[in-house]
Parts: sequence; C-alpha cells; structure tokens
Amino acid sequence: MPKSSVHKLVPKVPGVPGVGGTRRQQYSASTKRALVDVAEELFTEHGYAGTSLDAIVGGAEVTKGALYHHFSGKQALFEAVFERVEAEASRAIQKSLKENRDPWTKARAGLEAFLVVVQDPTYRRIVIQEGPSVLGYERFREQEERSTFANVLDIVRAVLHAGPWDLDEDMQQTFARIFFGAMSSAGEAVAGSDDAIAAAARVETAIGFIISGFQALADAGVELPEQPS
Amino acid sequence: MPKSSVHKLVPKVPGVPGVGGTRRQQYSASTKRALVDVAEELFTEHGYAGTSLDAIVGGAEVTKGALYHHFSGKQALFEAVFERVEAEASRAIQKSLKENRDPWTKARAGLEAFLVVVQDPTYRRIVIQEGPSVLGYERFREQEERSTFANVLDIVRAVLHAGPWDLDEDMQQTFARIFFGAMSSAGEAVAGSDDAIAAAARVETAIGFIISGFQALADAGVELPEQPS
DNA sequence: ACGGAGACGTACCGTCGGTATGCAATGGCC
DNA sequence: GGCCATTGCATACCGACGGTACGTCTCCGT
Repeated sequence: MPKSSVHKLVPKVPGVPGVGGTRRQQYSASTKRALVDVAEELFTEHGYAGTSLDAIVGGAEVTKGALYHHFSGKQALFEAVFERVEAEASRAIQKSLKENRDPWTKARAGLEAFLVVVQDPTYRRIVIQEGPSVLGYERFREQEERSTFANVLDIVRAVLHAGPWDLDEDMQQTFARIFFGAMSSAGEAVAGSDDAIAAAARVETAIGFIISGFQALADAGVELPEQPS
Repeated sequence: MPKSSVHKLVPKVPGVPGVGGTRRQQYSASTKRALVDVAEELFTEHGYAGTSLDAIVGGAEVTKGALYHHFSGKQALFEAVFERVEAEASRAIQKSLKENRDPWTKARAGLEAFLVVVQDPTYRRIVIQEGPSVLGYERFREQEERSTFANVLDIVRAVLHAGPWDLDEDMQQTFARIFFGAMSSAGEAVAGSDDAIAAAARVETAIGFIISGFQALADAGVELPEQPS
C-alpha cells in the first residue's frame, strides 16, 4: 500500500509553465516514465509472465489505477518498454555508422556495434527472448523492421552497391534478412560464451571472411543469377 | 465433467501382454500421448499463455489429476511438446542429408529441407516463437544445440572440410552459428512472405551466392587469419 | 484372493490480470 | 478569487487460471 499519493517530482522550470507542459502533465509524464522504468527492470529480471502488475505498480509507488490510466493493459506496457529498448539499440548502432564512410568498414563497424547491443541483458530479454512470444510474431517483426533491421538493411544496401551487382528490392531485402539473422545468432553465441571477447573476435573473423568472399566475387566480376519475375 | 473414466484404447496385442508393456502401462502411455497431442495443437493455435490447462485436459478427455500425474506442470508439458516437434524437424532434415554425399550439394539439400521445416506453423509457433520465452533462453539453446543446430554443424563441418582450411572446434562452431542464424532468419522471411516459392528461390540464390564466395576463396587458396589462443 | 501401488478424478486455494467506481487536485474561465 | 468540468489517480472487487491435497478405483504380483 503506497503510504502517500504525493508526487516527488519537482517541476523542471518552476516559474515557466510553458516549457514541458503544465504541472499536471509533468506529474502524469513522470508516473508514466516511472512505470516504464520499473517494468523494464522487472521484465528484464523475471520475464513477462514472471512479473506481476502488483510488483510493477509497487515498485513505481503507484497503484493499478494509475497503470490502467496510462496503458490499456500489461501487454501495452510491455510494448512501451519494448519500443524504448529497441529505439535505444537502434540509436547506438546508427551512431557508430555515422562515423564511417566506406561501405566495407561501415559494415564492420555496424557489426561491432551490433555485437555490443546484443550482449545487453535488457535487449536480450525484452527483445530477443520475450518479444516474439508477447507481441506475437507479426507485431514483433514489424517493430524489428523499422529499427534494428533497418540499420542492417542500410549497411547491406551500401555493400551491395559497392559491388558490380544491381539487385532489385526483394533481393536486397533477402540479403539483409540473411545477414541480420547471421548477426543475431552470432551475437547470441557471443553473449552466451564464457569468453565474450574471444567469441566476438571469432565472429568478426568469420563474418569478415564471408565479406571477403563477396569482395572476391566482386573483383572477379561474378554476376548473380537473375530471378524470373 | 467427464462422463466416464473408461479408456477407449484397445490393447495393440490383446493376448500378448509382453509387447508394449502391461495393459496399465498402455493406458497410461495413451493418455500421456493424448495430452501431448492436444497440447501441441492448442499451443500452436493459441500460444502458451493463451492455452489453459482446463482446455487441454478437456480436449484430451481427462482431468487435471491425470495431467499432474504425468507432468510436473504446464511448463513440463510444453517441454514435452517442444522436444517432439524439434525431434521431428531434425529427423526430416537428416533424412534429406543422407541422400547426398557431396558436401556442397548436401549443404543445398539441407538448406531446402530447413526452409521447408521452418514453414511449418507448429514449428514456428512452438520452437521459434514460444520456445525462448517459455523454456528460458538457456534451456532453449540446449535443446536447439542437440537437434536442429547439430544438423547445421554437420553440414558446415563438411563444407569447411572440403576447402583448404583447417579450423579449430570453436571456429567451426562459430561458422555453424552464423549459418544457422542466417538460415533461420531466411526461413522466417520465406514463411512470412506472400509468395513463399519466390521467396525461397531468392533465399537459395542468396545463400548460394555466399557459398560461391567461399568456393572462390577456396580456389584462390585464401587462408583464414588464425586466432590467438 | 488380496493387498499395495499406480493412475487417475474432485474439490479447493492463492494469485493475477482486468474492471468499475469514487475522489481529490488542477487549471481554464469569468 | 471562486466555480466546475476534467484529469489523474486510488480502492474494492471479480473471474480465470495454475497448482495442490486428497480421495478412489483399477490392475497386477503373489
């Protein structure tokens, strides 16, 4: 039982209510953030089914009334957590991409960033482990499509464009899917390894070797067999 | 309320109790199979959380007492379903492998078989979607390790052995992981596509191209950078 | 034949997600 | 600065579900 219902948030700009909305809106936003914060923590630690709403609202020092005022239910709360985690991951990867220009080194930088992201326990639990089950496969894929996967697609496009090949949209998507899956699985291997550093080195060697294969084909001017439409 | 508790199973060999165990054991085994059958069907259709034990025991025409006599709980029942589905998938892939000898064509045959398996709604729902969440990531990986992934590892070993490379165990595992992830993701792309046949063709083209890169490197005698131990 | 154990059925409990309703503070408005 | 509709929650409660305790019937070995 929460002993009081007073908020502890101090208004960011006390005398200027124009910034950040009115005090009511600030209070509301802060409780909503508190709910998402606590939910992210508990979902990461105990999983979706293993986390009760009572535990979440208890941790956020509110009640279920507040939760159901901001979210339509447990799943909606999870989706809010999911989107934040994925957005953060996507942001981290994009940041590492902007530091490189050459497509090939860009690809390697993206791979490294991806391997870091996929080792984050929160990302692993929320996105990889619980995501497909809680959101359902369709919604999960949709979310993935416009965040992490979009990054991979960019990289693959750049790399493919660097070669002599001119692939249609579907084929680019296919290549991106394959590399996305390869990197995801590789990331899991890294995260699940005893020696993460050595495992990451092996992964980079292996994928680097595959990319070398691409470069070899590019140098030899090998064409892709075209698809019948 | 089940109107009667009599079993409808007829003993396979009525007069010969030596085959298949005693009559009691046969009855017991049949109810256990009935539970797993119904559970597999309902879990596939409505997911793990969306399926109640009452629905399962109702479909199997038994009660919860029977269920908890054979399984320690809902999760244990799911694990039984999971193992059966994975074993079936592994069996299908292994069958297609034994029909080929050459490592490269063996790889392509395995890829095709894998693409077929991953389109099965039961496999998709039980193994891919719900598996990681229900079993937990550790147990999920363990199961995967000794069934579907083992097949991929075999293929990768054969292919790598066909080249001029001599890789240590860890590196083989890494390559296998990468290809396993690539094939899983590719399979999902196929299963989620509007035109599964065209998508499968694209996947085979793309992965074939990657393998061609390997062959090109093999022909050129390119070595892998060795790992420091 | 008979006693024990295995294979269930039945009744019940605690927990949890979700809902209905009440209420108090807030901020626009005059 | 007083009024009041609206917002932002708290409280009480319900039904469903997973799990448990215990009773009971049936088969099998002796």
